[in-house]
Amino acid sequence: MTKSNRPIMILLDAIGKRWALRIMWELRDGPLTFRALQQASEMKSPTTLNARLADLRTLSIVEHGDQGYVLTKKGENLAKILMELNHWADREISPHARS
Amino acid sequence: MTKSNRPIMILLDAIGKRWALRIMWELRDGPLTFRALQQASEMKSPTTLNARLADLRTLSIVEHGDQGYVLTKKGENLAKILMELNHWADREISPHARS
DNA sequence: ACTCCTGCTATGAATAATGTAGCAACATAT
DNA sequence: ATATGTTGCTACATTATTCATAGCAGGAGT
Repeated sequence: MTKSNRPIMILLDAIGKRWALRIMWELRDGPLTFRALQQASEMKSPTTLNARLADLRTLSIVEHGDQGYVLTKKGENLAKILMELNHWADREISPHARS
Repeated sequence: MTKSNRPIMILLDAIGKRWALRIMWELRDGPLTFRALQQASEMKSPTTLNARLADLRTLSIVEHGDQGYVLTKKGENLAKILMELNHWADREISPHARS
């Protein structure tokens, strides 16, 4: 293992997994149930969704309440940075470029 | 496939791959050669490094010059957002939490 | 010609993600 | 009480991605 303990590395590990940022993106406007989140994110596999949610819950970015899954206060702050990524993408990415 | 054409989705696809953000992080202070980047990021597999670099080059975030790999102007703007992620992580993540 | 350093490619093994099926707990409706 | 729907998942086999190691071809310097 020997993973870094530096906060940024822990964060990069978490959000450098497929769907992690997408989940936060879909939760930006409020809570969604597990299934609603699955549909909003176009993620068909509940296995992976559940794994990513576990990651995000461990970092206290997302929590589960009676409305379903929601961003925590910390998560909302992180989502603000996501919005900056959105602005950057709108400015700098043409819809034809793909990775 | 049927992938989204929205800029933010293209960006999330790209940076939601392992090592993508780490590579940008390591390039934040200037150019690095392929091998230097490999060591800085602790990535042992050149196959994956090369795949991620191809992604980042496609989006014009990174380019290859005679100093090695560097962030482009666009890439530097994106790196600024990375710095905010760093601040967020320093504030909100305790070094014990792991995903 | 010999030795570096560069940016890779090739390859098989390990790990992660995918899509489908389905279950148990709970709420509501009949 | 029983049927119906919704919830948050787990199980599983398939497919895709990543991994670590080996090694190669091109260019520069000596």
